Amino acid sequence: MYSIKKVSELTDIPIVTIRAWEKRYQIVTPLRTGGGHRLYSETDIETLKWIKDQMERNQLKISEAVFQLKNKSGEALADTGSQSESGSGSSYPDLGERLYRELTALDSAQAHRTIDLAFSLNDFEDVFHRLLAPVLYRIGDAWESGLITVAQEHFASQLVMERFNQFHRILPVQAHLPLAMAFCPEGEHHHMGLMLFSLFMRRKGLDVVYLGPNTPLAGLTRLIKMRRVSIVAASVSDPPLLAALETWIETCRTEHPGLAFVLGGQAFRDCPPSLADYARSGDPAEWEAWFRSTVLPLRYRDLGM
Amino acid sequence: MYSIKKVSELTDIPIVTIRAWEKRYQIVTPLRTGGGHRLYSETDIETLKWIKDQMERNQLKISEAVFQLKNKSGEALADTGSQSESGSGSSYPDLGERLYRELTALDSAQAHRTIDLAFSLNDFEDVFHRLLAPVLYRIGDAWESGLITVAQEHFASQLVMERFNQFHRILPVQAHLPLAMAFCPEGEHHHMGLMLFSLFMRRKGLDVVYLGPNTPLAGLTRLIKMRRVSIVAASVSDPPLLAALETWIETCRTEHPGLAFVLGGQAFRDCPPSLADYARSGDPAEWEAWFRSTVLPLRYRDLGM
DNA sequence: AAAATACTATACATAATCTATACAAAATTG
DNA sequence: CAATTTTGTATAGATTATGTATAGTATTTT
Repeated sequence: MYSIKKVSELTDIPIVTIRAWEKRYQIVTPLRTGGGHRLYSETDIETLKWIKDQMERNQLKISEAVFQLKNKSGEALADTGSQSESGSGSSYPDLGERLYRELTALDSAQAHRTIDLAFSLNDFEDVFHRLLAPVLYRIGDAWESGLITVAQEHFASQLVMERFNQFHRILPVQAHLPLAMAFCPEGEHHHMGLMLFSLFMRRKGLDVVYLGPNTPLAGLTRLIKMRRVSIVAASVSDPPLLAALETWIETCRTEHPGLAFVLGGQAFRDCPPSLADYARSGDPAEWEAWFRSTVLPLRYRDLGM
Repeated sequence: MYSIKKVSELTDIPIVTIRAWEKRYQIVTPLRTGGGHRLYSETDIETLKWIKDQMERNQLKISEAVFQLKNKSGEALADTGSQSESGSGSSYPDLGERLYRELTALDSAQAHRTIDLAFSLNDFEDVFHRLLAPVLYRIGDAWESGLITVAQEHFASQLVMERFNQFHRILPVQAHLPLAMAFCPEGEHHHMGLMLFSLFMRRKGLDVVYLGPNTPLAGLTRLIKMRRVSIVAASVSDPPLLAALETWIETCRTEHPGLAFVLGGQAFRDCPPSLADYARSGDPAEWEAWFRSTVLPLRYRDLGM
């Protein structure tokens, strides 16, 4: 980590200017010490150098260079930062507090910046487990207790979904691993757990067809056949929905003998015996065990006709 | 994005003249920064160059050149070479064909490249209207008729959404303009039209809270109050969903007398009389008219209190 | 606890724009 | 040909963009 003076020397940009750029364009958002002094990362320095280079090379004004920078945001995820606003830190609780405020205020630009910051500081899966999921749960609770409206809840989950999809797509697939499919059965709208688990599978290199919440069971078997799905992951919170899922799995099992199932969610606390083998808790350690014991043996997905 | 000075240098047209042409003939309508400075795109520059060329080459007066320009707006503006063999070119049909292939093949890298190409050749809003929207509609149809799977459809719309979000975030906001909110009511999942309209509003410098498809109406009024929304945009395809929206708007209107509504989508072909004033077609020209007649008078968002 | 660094906020200065209006030469019209 | 319209430029006065400076306080280092 570098002090602002070091950065100024390294980039040859006056200290005042660096601060002005941060304040005016949020080019970088360095971490802060407990006392509020800026701590720059290598990435921050790269960004500043890049900006300066663009300005000199192409005769760009700072605003134009910034536009270029933000325009290529898809490539580097860890770029943009957030405003200094309320000197809160960058621990998960602080970020969570901040993100909750921004999401309920429907401020997507700020929320994205906060999430960017979190991703730049931590492992992405960690951010989902310890920042995004908790915030969404909190928002869900706030909604149920009438503190916020559906629309706020909706807005927040859309925004987080966006990030989920991004990772889901970007993470590399290892073709020799089997194909998984993830869904919540019809009636179940709560898919945070499913998202986390899918992300886990994707990180492991599994290709995952994410069908999301409220998926009708009808026609799923066709999809399984068509795409040669080997693993079916489902999540259910609402116990009454279990019965339908149970019979569907029963059918499925006879139709596709090799198929592996993983089940999760609150509904499985009191799990019917026929599904007990498939149920897993929300503990990532248990997921690892599942991966080793169930997925790896399936390796080398059958690719021949 | 280019400043007016850059454009003047690149096109060799005096700054004053560029502004005069804009004012008098709306040859180009550059974006504006938050402070009102003009931001020109590549396409804008091409247009200006084309105009100038026409005037010199054919001894045309500016008004005639403009007439030519608007006349051929439907065709391929890309005069940059007539390699229009078919199949591998960069006309909208060709790009669309290519993008469709890439999206259904789940090839995100290639698809992004194709989209980048389109953006580099054309005005960004045009790309959404004439490339991305048509391709997504086609994919939607293919899905409904069983030609492709949910996963493919999902993948494609996600990828396009990503681009939409990017523009939505990057386009400058003009603080003196009112705040808009955009949604499709619960049950409506088809939000391409809403996206296009939101993009239009964003280009005009309006700040837009995008709630997206399937938004529950409950609690929306609270948000309108909280964020001081002045414009509510909604899109509906499915006629049965209109009734609920109609009553909601009724309530809303009494609660927030100053609120402006804009409605769009297939469902309004047969529009209930109470909403007829608010309904707009999908024609961008009509949007422009709406903007001038409805939004501009709302200018100077109330910031006090 | 000094000395060295940094922080925030405010203030300037200069360049680049903005809008609105004015004006003159060229083209068009009656 | 005189009157009008079209078109390119110019100017005034206000605003925005951007780099830099300073004051007063706080933090970190030695």
